[in-house]
Amino acid sequence: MVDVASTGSNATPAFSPLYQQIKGLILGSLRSGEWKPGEAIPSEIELAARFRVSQGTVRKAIDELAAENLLLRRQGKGTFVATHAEQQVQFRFLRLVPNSGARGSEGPAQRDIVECRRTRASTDVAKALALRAGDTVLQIRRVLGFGGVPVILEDIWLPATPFKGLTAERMASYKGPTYALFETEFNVRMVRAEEKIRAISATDIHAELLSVTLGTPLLSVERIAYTYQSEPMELRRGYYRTDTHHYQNDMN
Amino acid sequence: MVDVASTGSNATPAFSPLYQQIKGLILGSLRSGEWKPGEAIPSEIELAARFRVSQGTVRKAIDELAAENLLLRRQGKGTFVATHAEQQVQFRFLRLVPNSGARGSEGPAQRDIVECRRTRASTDVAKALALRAGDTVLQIRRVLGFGGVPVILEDIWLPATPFKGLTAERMASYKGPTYALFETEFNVRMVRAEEKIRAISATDIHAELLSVTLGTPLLSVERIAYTYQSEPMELRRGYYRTDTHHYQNDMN
DNA sequence: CAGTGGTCTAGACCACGCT
DNA sequence: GCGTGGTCTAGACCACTGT
Repeated sequence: MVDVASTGSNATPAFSPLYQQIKGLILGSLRSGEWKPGEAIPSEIELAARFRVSQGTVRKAIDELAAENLLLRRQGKGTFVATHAEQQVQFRFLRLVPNSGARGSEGPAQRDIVECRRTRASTDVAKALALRAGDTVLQIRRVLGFGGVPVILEDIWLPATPFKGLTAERMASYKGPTYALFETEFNVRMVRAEEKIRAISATDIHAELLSVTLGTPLLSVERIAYTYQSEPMELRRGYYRTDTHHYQNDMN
Repeated sequence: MVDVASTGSNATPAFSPLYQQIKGLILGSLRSGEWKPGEAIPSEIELAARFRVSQGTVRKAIDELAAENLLLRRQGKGTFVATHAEQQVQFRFLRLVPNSGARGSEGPAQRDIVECRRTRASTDVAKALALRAGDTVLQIRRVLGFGGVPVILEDIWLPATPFKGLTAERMASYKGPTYALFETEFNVRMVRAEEKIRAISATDIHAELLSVTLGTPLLSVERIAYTYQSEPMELRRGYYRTDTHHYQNDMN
């Protein structure tokens, strides 16, 4: 490793530790697709040799990336690029759980795609996805059910360009989490998400698609999901029934 | 440091790294009150000498405790026992934020204690607090407002024994977060919390205390807060208006 | 057995906060 | 200048996974 910091001119000293720079390099390789989700990255010793630093330094870089759920360490086997296809992190972003029983205890969700079309971004959708109003987006509306009961209505907006070729059929036929589909088919990995939650009354649309009476209180969950580098890549507006389920948030 | 693991009999090998054992010892000192919230703990070098391990090993132990928000590292100054009295972690457990503006932008919340009484735990309250039904508990009902508008109605249940002497006056006169009061007055530090969120319709009680019309959708937030060692120490049922605010959840 | 990540050590040096 | 936490290194050894 050469050259620490020093950007010239009169900015803050901007000291950046070596391991942070290594972290940035590894992140670059993840972003560029040099190592794909589910694959093993080179061993710590190899990376240390490649970057010309000690093993301890790449360890610290990998430690942080693992803490951010971008990498997954497995003793004796190696370090792997995290993926939404794994069982363990299946529900990393879905916080709705049944009132009784564990997360996956109801079996896989039934997914029913109501609508999937190309349209133009409204101002609020454009703002959320860092696009310009009028840019082309994909809009998907679907209903998720458990045990035959509809529980979640979701509207999803995606920028058209990175998701070119996504169709209702493709989503419907894919087994596994939606974000796993995004990884394998479009090389988009969701890394972080922000959710804003409110309580609302069911409108006629909610009532019809979720089989509830008009005015039933629902959870409104607006999610923006980000890829590497904090680029917003998905806007999702979910409406959750909370009679049989609840939104679980554990704070450490 | 002496003696790794080896509990005898025929359990799993149960290998426990040195730094985990150190972590346990530090945790014990936190629990026992040897170091109180806001105070500095001994320097890494001192602790290394005390436990007869290398500085690197206590570093790793402290790293994990800092990641769990039990300790706070400040370069050049020392390592401190975390406290709810600090500005930075003021809102660690309160996720309700105004729709426009940052977390504290509305100034401090107005707190209005509606009720504070000793009573007996119902079965569900007892279960949440790991008590027996009928055990004495304190129940506090209060309303939090921002800018003169009531936004949160909260019912709080506390086990009577650790909070002996807590009164409405004491809560009302205390400036700062409730959990900071618990630390200084009762030596109870909340470390972790779980929240279950649902959407409900305002009943007449909600309507009256929150100045909303009957049937207004509200967020129901049931929180169980834990001290060290995962002992439940507080049950809190909150009802949030989400017209001017929303519940914010960031997932990394 | 070889290869991987995980632990532990000892020492040198750096950045930060205070006095 | 001193003491604190923060970085970086090099090396030894341990635990886990596969062949």
